[in-house]
Amino acid sequence: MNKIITLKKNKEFNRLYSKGKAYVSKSLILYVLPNRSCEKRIGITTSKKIGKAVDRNRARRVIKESYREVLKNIKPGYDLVFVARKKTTRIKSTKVLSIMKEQLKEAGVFIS
RNA sequence: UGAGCAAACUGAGCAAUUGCGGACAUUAAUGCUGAAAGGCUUUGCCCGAGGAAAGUCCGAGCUCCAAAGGGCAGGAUAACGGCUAACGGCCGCCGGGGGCGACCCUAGGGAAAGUGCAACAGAAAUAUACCGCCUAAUUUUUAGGUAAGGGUGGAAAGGCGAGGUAAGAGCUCACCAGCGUAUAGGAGACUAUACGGCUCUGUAAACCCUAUCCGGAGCAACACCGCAGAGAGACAUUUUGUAUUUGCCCGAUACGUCUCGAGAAGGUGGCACUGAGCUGUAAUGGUAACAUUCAGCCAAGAUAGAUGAUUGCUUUUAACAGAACUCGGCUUAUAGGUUUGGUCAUAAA
RNA sequence: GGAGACGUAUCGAAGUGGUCAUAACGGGGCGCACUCGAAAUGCGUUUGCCUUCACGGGCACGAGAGUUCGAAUCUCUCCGUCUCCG
Repeated sequence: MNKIITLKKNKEFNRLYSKGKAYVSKSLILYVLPNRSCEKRIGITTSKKIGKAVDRNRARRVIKESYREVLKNIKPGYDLVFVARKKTTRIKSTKVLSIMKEQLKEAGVFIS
């Protein structure tokens, strides 16, 4: 059950932006909200502010890869949305992973 | 050796582990689900971004609107000859401009069909006498001639020299520029030579004229499937009206109309392909673009949208940058590197 | 993905080939009047950058080329912003 379930609809994203708790760092923003099912769902946002198509694709890939790493350690029953920032395109992927871990711990959905 | 020109190519590579998208394979390997078709998971094997994928500036295919209609309006192109499915593209060539040269740039039809515009300055802007010069009368000045000189302007009626003259003027002559005619060469634009009369402002990326071409909208087009609401009332019977056909006039097609109420979400095809297909130190024709033939190949196809991460090595630690219906161009962005062919300068032989 | 529209002072905008940026006109800012004080109203003024002690001069209409004697205006190529199409 390592399949990644993604959020797709605009409504779901807006629900997290308005009701979810936000954890902000210089290169990543995390929104967390518990959902009713026992699944872990993820959404990734890369807006046009970040850069052109190549930069946005890279940011999305790096976030997706880091998420795959920490997937086992996440409590089920939560919706997560990661928003990439301008810095995300420049820093290394390992750093994104460590930042993500910190944010997840802060949010209390990380189990070691 | 230095400087410079043109063309073509490349666009980090290799290995290991792991991860993602797709096609195919089943006799059935693995399990689950289902009445079945099939779906999901696993397995095997193969494929998986660019030279610009970008901008959307042109041209097409394809789909619908009447298998594409008429007129007006509107738009595009612009020396000449070719190539192409087509083009505003490409090739060759001519004219003009630049460079010592290799070579580069060039929206380059018509201003003698007509109309408009040319601010300010200047006497005068397509017609003219302000100053000056000359002649006559007179000696404040007036009349006539004159575009050689001054000044203004982007532009002042060919340029320059000689003759000529009262002063001047293509008035006459030589050379140059422009126009016309003839001859020769060329497929043609045009070039060369000879002769002739004669001297014409610029602007068409102002209207316009000439020639050629153009119907419109776009894959969010369009076709099909299923779900939900879903019904209720009133009016009318063929004239309107609405929508589409870029703008207007015809013509054509589709729709009964109005009120109340409710709702506007999803899937499949189109779509990935035997094609204006790709590759070739191939052959033939052609200066070339390109065409024909031959041989080989089938080569991403997502739908919130697939290429990442880690490690090792190489030389520099890699620029611009990510397909979305598909092609042919153009334009713009782009680190570094490779190859080929010319040019100039200097030195040596 | 496709189809369009627009870029001019601090803001909204007019100017569509010369004298034209006096950057019209409106809003904003500042000052004055009115008021006990304010608001509203009225009047005046301020409004880009570089250079100069100052007078003045140059560059500026998103950027860069071209046409023209002359471009905010006409043409081309880029850049940015906004709108529409299920």
